[in-house]
Amino acid sequence: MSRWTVPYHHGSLPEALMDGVARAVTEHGVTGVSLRDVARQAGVSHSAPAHHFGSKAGMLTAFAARGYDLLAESVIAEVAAAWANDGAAELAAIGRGYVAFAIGHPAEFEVMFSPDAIEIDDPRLHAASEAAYAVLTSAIGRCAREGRLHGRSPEVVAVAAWSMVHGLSALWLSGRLAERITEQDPHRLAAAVSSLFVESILPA
Amino acid sequence: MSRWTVPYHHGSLPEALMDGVARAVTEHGVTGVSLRDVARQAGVSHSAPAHHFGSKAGMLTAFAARGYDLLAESVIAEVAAAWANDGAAELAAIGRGYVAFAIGHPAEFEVMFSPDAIEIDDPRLHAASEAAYAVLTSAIGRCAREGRLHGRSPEVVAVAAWSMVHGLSALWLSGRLAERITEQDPHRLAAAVSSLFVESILPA
DNA sequence: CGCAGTTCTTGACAGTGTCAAGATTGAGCG
DNA sequence: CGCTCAATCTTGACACTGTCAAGAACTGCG
Repeated sequence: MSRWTVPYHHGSLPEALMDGVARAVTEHGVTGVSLRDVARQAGVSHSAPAHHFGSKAGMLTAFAARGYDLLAESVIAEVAAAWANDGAAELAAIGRGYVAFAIGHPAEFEVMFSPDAIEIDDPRLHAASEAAYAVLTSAIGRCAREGRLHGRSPEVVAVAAWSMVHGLSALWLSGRLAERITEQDPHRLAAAVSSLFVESILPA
Repeated sequence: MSRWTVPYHHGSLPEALMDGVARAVTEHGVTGVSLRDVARQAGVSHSAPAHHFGSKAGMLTAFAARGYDLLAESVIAEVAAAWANDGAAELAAIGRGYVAFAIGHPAEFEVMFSPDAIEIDDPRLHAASEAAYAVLTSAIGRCAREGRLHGRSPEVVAVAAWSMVHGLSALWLSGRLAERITEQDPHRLAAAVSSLFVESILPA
């Protein structure tokens, strides 16, 4: 079980490296991630990661892609738990799920939105983020069919909704938000902000 | 005028270094900024910056603090230009000014919200960001006095407003937004989103 | 058993941030 | 003017980084 028993063919190096990235980002931020440090933690040589991910940017890109999958999971779970019987409730659940992902996976969130640290044109990344956006447009479409848009542009409403939950996530993780407000539970804050949005902007 | 005429006592090294940081961030992102590269561009030795800013993080912190000043400028300019005769119009102007700053100074915006690249506890930074937040709470207070909150928590409304404009800025700069929508002018988009917010959430 | 092919190591390279020590300069003061 | 001194910048060294080329060790398949 010690690392000397598995000098070659680690068996699950990619997974171990992903865990190492999560730890490194949590401790030192994206800017402080070191390929060699991550490799050391996994018990392999300094250039073993290159074989699986090509480069440091490739490793972080894989980490971000995994993050998009987790984001979709979190959003879908929250929507399912809400038993949303209208578009507004569904959109609010999406918002809560988005923020819940950011709070639960801060390292992934940070890397996903650090464009210059990853390979932004990676097809897997693009597809995963496309899927996440589709969930949003689907909910907005449902609201439109329910007559909740009141003549407003679906595009503007979608951008507003996405911006709000993304901004809340980013500001919360930056720490600049918590120090200025009384509410210290990000999930309750996300629920309140999401409710405010759908109740005011998307009434029946 | 050439750098050989001023080998010592550059005269305005800090300013020249700030310009170099802006260029480096624009070209390579926060993660790709190199102290030595910035120093080279300014025509000084690789460790000259340390004398003024202490470290790389210190240099980026100074850059971020300058960014907060520019943010306040941008917001105040937009509010002044709007001749806002009520709190809702003032808040919408603040939103437009926030996004306009992010679009006009993407390098500053990126560094300001890269907590692990800067010295987050720097007092100058804290004061500057405090001032920017005060503008927001003041506008929300004005809305409250005008009876536009309709029983909603001022704190939640403030967080929602800040989150929305911050998220819009971050998403736009990340490039993930423009590729999915038809509106390609970020200023018009900011105006539309800000209007949607105040008209739906803060009616008279 | 032999032998690809995958997985990982080793060693080298240029480039990085930081630190200590020293060189150069301009301003203030006799 | 001449001296001193602090501020400014340079030089050189250190450990560390990401990438690359070459080779070693293991696995599975014939």
